[in-house]
Amino acid sequence: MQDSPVFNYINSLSPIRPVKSIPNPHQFSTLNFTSPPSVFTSPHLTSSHKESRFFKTHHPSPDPTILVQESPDDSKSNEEAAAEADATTEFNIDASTEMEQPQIVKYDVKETNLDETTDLSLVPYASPPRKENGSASEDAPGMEMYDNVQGKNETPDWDRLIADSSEFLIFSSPNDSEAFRCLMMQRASPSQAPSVMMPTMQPGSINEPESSNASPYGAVSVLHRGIRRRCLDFEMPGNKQTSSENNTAACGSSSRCVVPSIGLHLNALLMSTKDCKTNNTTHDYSCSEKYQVGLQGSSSTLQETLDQTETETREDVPVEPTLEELHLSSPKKKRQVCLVKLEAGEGESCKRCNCKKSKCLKLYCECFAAGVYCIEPCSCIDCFNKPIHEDTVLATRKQIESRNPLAFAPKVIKSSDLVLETGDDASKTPASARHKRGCNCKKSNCLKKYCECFQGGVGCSINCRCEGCKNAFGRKDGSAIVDMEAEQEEENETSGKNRRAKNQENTEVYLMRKEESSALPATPMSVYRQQLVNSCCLNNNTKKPDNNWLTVFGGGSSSSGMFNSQYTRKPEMKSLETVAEDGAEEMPEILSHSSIDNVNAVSPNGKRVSPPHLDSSSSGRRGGGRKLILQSIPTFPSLTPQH
DNA sequence: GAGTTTGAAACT
DNA sequence: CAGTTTCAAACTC
Repeated sequence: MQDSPVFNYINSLSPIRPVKSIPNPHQFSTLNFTSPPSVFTSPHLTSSHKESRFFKTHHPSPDPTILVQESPDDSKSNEEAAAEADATTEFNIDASTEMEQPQIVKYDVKETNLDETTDLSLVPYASPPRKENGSASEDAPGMEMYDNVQGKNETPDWDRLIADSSEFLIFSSPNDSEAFRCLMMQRASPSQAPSVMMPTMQPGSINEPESSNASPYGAVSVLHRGIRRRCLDFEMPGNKQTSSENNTAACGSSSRCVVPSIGLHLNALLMSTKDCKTNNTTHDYSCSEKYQVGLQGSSSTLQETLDQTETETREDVPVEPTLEELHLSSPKKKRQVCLVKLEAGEGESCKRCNCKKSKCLKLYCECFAAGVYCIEPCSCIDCFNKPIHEDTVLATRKQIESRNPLAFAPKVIKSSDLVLETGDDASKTPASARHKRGCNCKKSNCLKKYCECFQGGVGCSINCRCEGCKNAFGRKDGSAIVDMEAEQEEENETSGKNRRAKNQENTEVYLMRKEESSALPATPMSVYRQQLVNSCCLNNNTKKPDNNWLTVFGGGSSSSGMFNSQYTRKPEMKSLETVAEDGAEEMPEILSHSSIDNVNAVSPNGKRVSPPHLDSSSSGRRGGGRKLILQSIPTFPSLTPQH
């Protein structure tokens, strides 16, 4: 069996093996960290490359550069464009391939515009800007992919992701062979090609013949087209950055460089997004917090994989206007929103720290904790959390992770699973999500943001050591006070003033959550993620029943803490297993974002949400985490609808 | 905006 | 592991 191609393929995906990761200077050295199994990561990046090569033969794409340049010029006849494409393209051109070209062109145009207008200085991301064709393709693929992905909803295909990434690559490095490969990959997904063509292609162009072929996919193509447009609108900023700098954050002023581990994928997402506001905000709120990016440094590989998945999931979000925009008017609100986002994981990009003594190299620093580099908006002093000090950052991060592998993991996790695992707790705690480690509040009554549970928009659980818990999202004792009225009544003791403020706060949180939840569309990817998470969790559980939060995750549903990506992981876990678990933990957050469950958890009404029950399917997932992972990874591509 | 409060993170 | 200190966000005025 080992000799069989299938086995070989699986091995190639295996996280255990050192995957040929594309060097991404921007990210913290995920690999360096005691990162959890690369199981998840390998499939994404590796597969993408592999596929790109694989498709290469299939899909020769015209020279992207040419297209880009020409794109602005609409006057050119289709024939001319086709002719150019042919000339440039050395490979055989499939009709499908060409079809995409038009879109690419559009992107390019927008990007150029954005670049002109956009302030690159804002892009903190230290990502070493590689403008060279070759280098760009290698470094940024992941990040760029994120950007594109965000705008898309329907089909989270790997091919698609690759294709998306290819587009970016093209922008940055038209000449790069890698970029071509990517383009080819795009072709791999039948649905995409047609969709792409539809928009730009015109009759008479070279593509025409293929367009006919595409007809079957007409509907799909249309959808994609719409998606793409969204990406352009919202993501363009990021793209532009990408073109200029591979890794620049997209969030504009708020954007940050992503640190590889936890926030890495978040950062990527952020980068991709034009404004943190737009996509990230919505996502964060709706998703888990603090979904975060959840991938932390420790579980670098996993995180990467997750990140990609996340990106796909997020594809849906981009279109909608984000909360940030709504809140932008007031700095204060903006800040809150950003924080929320941050916690959610993606929002992190929007975080701004104000560190004075920690040099932004400790978890005190929100940016550092979020796995992102500090950016302009930060008011930190003697900041070392910058790309320039990447080595220091990585070393510090590593050190922290060595002390606590979960230090960078999301702190909030969905409790639905918890219920399943720890039935008692679930019944006690109304909220669907819980803080992984629990809070330790003494004076705030878990009614202020001092409380991580409250901040994360989750109720307190038995894991909390808080005193006088009155968490509006769910008390430690299990009573849910979500209902504002109920809360008020209970807190009669508190001054009306305080109460009012509190209510306001809660209301904001609720609203935010609501928005998030509403904004989050369930995507196939999310489902897939959940499965992965579940599998991972299950594994973890089997391995370490001790970990409460792990157990919780075992439920399979992860909550994205809408506001926090605060899963705190138990420090004890240090072995590989632990790492794997970490990765699994993180996974949940990501999933939670996309998962519909979050909505329930978030329900502003404060009504108790019936704990989600594991489906038969979920139960079926249970099995060796590793095994599941390996199996699941290969399936990723399959998820993508190629029909 | 300065000062205070708070609780997590870090340290012992 | 518990106690203490440090730190920066959250909060108050």
